[in-house]
Amino acid sequence: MRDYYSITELTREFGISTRTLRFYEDEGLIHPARRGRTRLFRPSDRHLVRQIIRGRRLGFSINEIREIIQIYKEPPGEVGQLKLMIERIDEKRDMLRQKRRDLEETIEELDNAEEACVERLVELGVST
Amino acid sequence: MRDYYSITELTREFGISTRTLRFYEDEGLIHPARRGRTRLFRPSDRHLVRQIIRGRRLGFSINEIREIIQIYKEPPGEVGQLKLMIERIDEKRDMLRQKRRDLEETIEELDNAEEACVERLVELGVST
DNA sequence: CATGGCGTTTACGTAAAAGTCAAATATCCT
DNA sequence: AGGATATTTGACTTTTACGTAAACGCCATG
Repeated sequence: MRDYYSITELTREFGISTRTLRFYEDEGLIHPARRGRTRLFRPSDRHLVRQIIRGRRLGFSINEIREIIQIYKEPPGEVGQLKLMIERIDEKRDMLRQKRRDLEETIEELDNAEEACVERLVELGVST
Repeated sequence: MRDYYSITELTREFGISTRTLRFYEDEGLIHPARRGRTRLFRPSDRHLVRQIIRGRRLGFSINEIREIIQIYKEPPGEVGQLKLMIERIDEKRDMLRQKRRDLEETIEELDNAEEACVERLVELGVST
C-alpha cells in the first residue's frame, strides 16, 4: 500500500480531471495532505474518491454525497447523536432501495425489449 | 383505465412541475395529444413519464433517457437494425449493472456504518 | 539555462435541467 | 355570456458540476 498518490495519478486511475478533484476539495469532500502547496493523497483519500465517484454514478448530488460521506466517519460518542445517525442512515438506505427498484424495473424492460428483438430475428429466419 | 390525464394531474402524481413536462415534450421524450392547444396525456404518455422519472432518479441524463426510450418502441423490421438495437440494449444493460454494483457496495458500507453505531450504543448500555 | 512537465491559484465560462414570471388564451361552470 | 380557473407560450434566471484559460512555482534533464 503506497503512502501517497499524486493528483494526476488519481485522475488517471478514476478518469476524472484535476479540476474535479480540486472541486471536491473545495466542497469539503476530501482533505488531502500537503507538502508545501502540493496535494498528497493518502490511501484513505483515494478510497473517499472512489466512494464519491460511485455516488456520482448513482445520480447523487454533491450535497447528497457529502451527507453519505459524513456517515462513513467514526460513529459519534453521544447517545442522541448515535440515534440520529442511525435515522439518517436508514433514510439514505431507503433512497438506495428506491434506486434498486428503479434499476430492476428498467433492466426488466430492457430484457423484454431485447427478447422482442430476438423473436423478430427468429421470425425473419436469422440464426442467433 | 382513464382515457386522458391533464397536465396538472400528472404533476401532482409524479411530484414534478408543468414546466418539467413541457420541457420533456420539447426534448421529444413525450408527445401528448392535443385538444386545441391543451395537452391531453394518454395512459401511454403517463407510462413514459414514469420511465423518465425512473431514469432521472438513476442519474441518467435526458439524452441517455431518450436513448433508453427509443429502445422501448416497436422493434425495427430490418435485420441490421435489429442487431444494432440488441447491441445498444446490451450497452445500456451494462451501465445498469455497473450502477447495481455501485448500489450494492454503497448499501453494504451503510450497513457497516449502522452496525458500528448499534455496537457503540450497546457499549453505552442503551437498549436497542 | 531554458524547456518541459507537473503542480498551484484565481477567475470567468458553460451545458444541462429545470425554476420563475408574465401575458395571452382556453376551458369550465353557472 | 361572463367570471373563475387552468393552460400555453416565451423569455429570463438559477443551480450544479465542472471546463478552460491565465499566470505563476518547482525541479529535473539535455
